[in-house]
Amino acid sequence: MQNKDSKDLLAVGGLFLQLYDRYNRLESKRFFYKDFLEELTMIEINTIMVIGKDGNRKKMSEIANQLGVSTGTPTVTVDRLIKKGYVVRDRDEEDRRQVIVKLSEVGLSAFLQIHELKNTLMERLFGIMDEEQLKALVSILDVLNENFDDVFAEPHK
Amino acid sequence: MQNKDSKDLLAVGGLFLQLYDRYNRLESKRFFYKDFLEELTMIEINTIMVIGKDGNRKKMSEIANQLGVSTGTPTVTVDRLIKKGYVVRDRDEEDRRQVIVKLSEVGLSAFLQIHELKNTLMERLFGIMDEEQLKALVSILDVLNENFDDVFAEPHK
DNA sequence: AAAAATAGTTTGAAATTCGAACTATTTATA
DNA sequence: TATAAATAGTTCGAATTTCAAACTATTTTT
Repeated sequence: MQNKDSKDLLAVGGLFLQLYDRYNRLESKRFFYKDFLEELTMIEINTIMVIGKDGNRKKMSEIANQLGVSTGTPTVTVDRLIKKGYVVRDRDEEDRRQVIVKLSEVGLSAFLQIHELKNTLMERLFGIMDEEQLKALVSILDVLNENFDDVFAEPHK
Repeated sequence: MQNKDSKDLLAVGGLFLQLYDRYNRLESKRFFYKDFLEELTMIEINTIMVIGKDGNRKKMSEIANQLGVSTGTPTVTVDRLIKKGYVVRDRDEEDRRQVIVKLSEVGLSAFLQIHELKNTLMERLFGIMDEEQLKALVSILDVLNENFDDVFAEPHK
C-alpha cells in the first residue's frame, strides 16, 4: 500500500469535509452573526471582512476576486455599505480607473468585533486539544496553507 | 503560560480560518462546479448534496436545517429541481404533513459525480503529507468532529 | 493619434432569501 | 370526543444577491 492510496489519505478528506461543513453551518447567519444581522446582510458582512483584511484598502476587483463573484456584485454591495456608513469609496489618483474601498470607523469597529467573534469560536473549537496536539496541528496547517495554491494551481483535470 | 492561552491555540485558529477560506473560495462555483453550472445553480447543488447524503431521503425541514435557511427556501428550490428532473417529492404516509424528498436517477448521478470531485480535491490537498502526518491529522480531526456539537452546544456568550 | 486593454458601473433578468400568513395534518387537552 | 395547540410545508411579497452584457472612463499599446 503506497502513500497516495493509503486509508489515512481517504479518511482525512472525509473528516476535513465534515469539519468544514460543520463550521460552515455554524458561521451561517442564524447563530453566529446574530448581533449584526439587524444592520447587515451576509454579503455585506463578507465584503466588510474582505476589505478590512490586510490593511483596510481594497480595489473593487480584489473584492470581487476574494468573494468569487463578478465585478457587478461588489459595486452594488459597496453602494449599500456606503449608504449605511460602513465604507468609503475613493478613486486611485495614480490610476483613475481604479476604485479604492476602505472601512469607515463604524466599518472598522464591525470588522474587529466579527474578527474577535471568530477567534472566540476558534478557541472553543481547539481548546479541547492538549499542547502537543496543538503543536502538531499548527505545523500541519502551516504546510497545507503553504502548498495550497501550488497544489491547485493547474486546473484539476 | 497555561494551555488555554498558549500561542499555539492562538495560531491554530488563524491557520484553520485561512485554510477554510481558501477551500471555500476553491469550492465556489467558478472553478469547481464548472461542469454542472450550466444545469444547476449553487443552492440547487447544495440541496442535492444534502438530500443524497446518508440514505437519499430527507424531510423538507431536514434540508432547511442542514442548509441553515428557512423552510420557505427548500420548497422553492425543490420545486425547481423537480422541474429539472433531479429530485422527487413524496408524502410520508405515516405522517401526511411531512414531505419526503429523494434524488432521481439523474440527481443521484450528479450527487455521485460531485462527491467524487470533492474526494479528488481532498486527495490533492492532503496528498503532500507523509503517512505519519496523515495519521496524526486523522486522529486530531476525529477528536474535533466528535466534540464539535458539545463545544458549541450552549449559545456562545 | 488611434486602437486595445483595463477598471468599474449600470442594467435587466433570474435566483435566493426571509418572515408572515396560510393550509393540512397530527397531537394534546379539557 | 370535540376543540385547541402544535407541527410540517407552502405560498406570497419584498428585499437581496447574482450574472452577463453593454457601457463609460481611463490607461496602455501600437
